[in-house]
Amino acid sequence: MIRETIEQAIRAALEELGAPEVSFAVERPGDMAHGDYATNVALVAAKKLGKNPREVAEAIREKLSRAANHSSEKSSDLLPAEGQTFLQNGSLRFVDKVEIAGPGFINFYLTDKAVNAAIEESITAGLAWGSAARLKERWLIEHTSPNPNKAMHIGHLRNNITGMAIANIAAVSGVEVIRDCIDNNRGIAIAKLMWGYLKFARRDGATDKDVAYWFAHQDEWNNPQTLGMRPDRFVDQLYVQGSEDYEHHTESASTVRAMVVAWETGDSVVRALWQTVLDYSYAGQAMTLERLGNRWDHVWHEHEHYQDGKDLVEAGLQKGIFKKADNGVAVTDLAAFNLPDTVLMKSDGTSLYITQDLALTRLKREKFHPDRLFWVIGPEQSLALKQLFACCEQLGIGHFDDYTHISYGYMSLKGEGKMSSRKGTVIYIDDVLDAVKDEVRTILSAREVSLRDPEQVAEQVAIGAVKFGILKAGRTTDIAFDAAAAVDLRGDTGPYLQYTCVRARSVLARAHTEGIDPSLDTSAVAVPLGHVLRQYPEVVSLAFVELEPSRIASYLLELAAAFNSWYAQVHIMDGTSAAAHKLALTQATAQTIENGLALLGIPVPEEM
RNA sequence: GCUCCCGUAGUGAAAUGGAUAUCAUGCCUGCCUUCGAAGCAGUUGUUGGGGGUUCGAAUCCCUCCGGGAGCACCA
Repeated sequence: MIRETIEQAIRAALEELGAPEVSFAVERPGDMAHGDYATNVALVAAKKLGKNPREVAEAIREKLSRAANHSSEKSSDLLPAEGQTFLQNGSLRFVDKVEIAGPGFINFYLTDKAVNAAIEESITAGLAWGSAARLKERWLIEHTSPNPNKAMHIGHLRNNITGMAIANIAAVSGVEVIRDCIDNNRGIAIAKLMWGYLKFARRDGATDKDVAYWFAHQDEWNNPQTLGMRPDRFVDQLYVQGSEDYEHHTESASTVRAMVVAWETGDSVVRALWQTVLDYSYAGQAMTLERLGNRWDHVWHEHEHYQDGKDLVEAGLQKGIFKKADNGVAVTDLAAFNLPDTVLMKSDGTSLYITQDLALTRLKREKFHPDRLFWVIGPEQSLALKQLFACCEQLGIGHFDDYTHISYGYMSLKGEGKMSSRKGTVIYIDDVLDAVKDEVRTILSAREVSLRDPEQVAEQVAIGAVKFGILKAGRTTDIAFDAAAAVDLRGDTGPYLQYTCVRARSVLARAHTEGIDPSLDTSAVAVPLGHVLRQYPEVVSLAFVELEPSRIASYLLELAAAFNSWYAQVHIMDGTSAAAHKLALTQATAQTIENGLALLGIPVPEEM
């Protein structure tokens, strides 16, 4: 709001100076000493106007103050009235001073009143402040989509928390968000899992039983309870065993392929086995997803639509959009999109991922009529997704630009490189959470404070540490995950933010018992903390435009640092009339941290 | 071979083409008889190499070196 007003005024000044088409930026300077806003307009316009940048800056400042003298006296002294400039008596109405600095930057310093008033909005706005640029759009955001043949590891974690955070940020920015995922619950991978279970989960260790025998003697097979395992780890292990057996024994491989066919024809015994292993998998995933606070509005199950894509490919072939290669496969023709071609359907007429995704994308549009669709998926799928988007456009299923791949960086292991289940270097989400939780328990037990529910606090702090550790990095930055560093709860961490929030609340609680209420004084001198506090809505807006949760993470660290630094210097309840205002700043800090962490999917414990 | 991504203090990261390249951690040093020390304050140390564009480059272009991913019947 303030920034837009400054932009408009500069635009008007540029027109007067005869350089209306110059593009410039009004942004937050990296250093607070350079004011609340800074613009490079003079640097950009200098060449066009044939003057040096500082002369141009001076001329723009001159125009701004000239406009001020013509403005109305009766409007608010904080913000300009509709259609009016924002200057008054030579200074911006909500700007204290305008300085020209460095090579020709124009720096704007807000008045104390403007800063304090902006904080007040931040306090009352809460989670949804009602974005001025409210998008009347519906977005479908597909994220996480865990494969039911594996336990979720930290790669899935990055997908989940990134997708959830972006969905939260979009929702609070006025978009109607639908979160969905795809359950790839059929095909050769699931058959390998079924085979692993059939062959390697027998209680007596025998490995020669077939599916019919299993159906009649199900109690002879192990289950997660009898082994004392989590169901997802039970499944994960059997899938690895089944896959290895598939690769090393040709007769096992043909049995597995036969199971795929039997499943497709609806063989009731195979379907029963299928349901049994999937149920273990879902139960295990649910345990992890619940800890993470995951939520979907809709889950697509592959077995419900996987056949439909073939019709789309056939239709495309008939229209000449796709072509048939000599070897019988259906192939794309993506020269118009400047993309390499890919196979759409195998020569035996069976489907591939892209075949099903064509059908699913059509299904998504038919069911939800979204304006835009997003896929939160790793970078290795980048080309495949572009090909999908292009094929959809060719088939008349929306437009290429309706579709966005939200990519993210790889999770590697520090010193080990890529995770590998074969090398045993996969790090499971729950193992990380449990390790961090143990560390939190150790810290808690060493402290004096007695907690009502230490177990819940440990869980919330562990979640905060792990999620924040990933979200503070840029979305596309590769992360070398360091399990040892993950349990460090000091410094730029989630627990640091949680602690800051809890401590601020503790002061507020004490004030409440002493009968002192927070009350913002707009005439109070704005401290650096206040200048940081008021930026929250702008930061969320930036995070939304860039689909970049780390913007919020970085901001919260800056805010917490500003608060803690301030807190160490001042005595809040000092018995003077200033106490209420300082409490208001404390309350605004606690509220803003809580709101920001909520967007990142991180809870704040009541105490810690 | 072709395409895409990445290379920033010892380590992990930040920086919309902008001002003195930030922050954390690590090492070292102070601060709890005022509201929570998971805190605060101080100290140390950085853009892979070479060209180019620009008033200005970690950022854009070229090239070399190093790492990762993808490239038609895998999921």
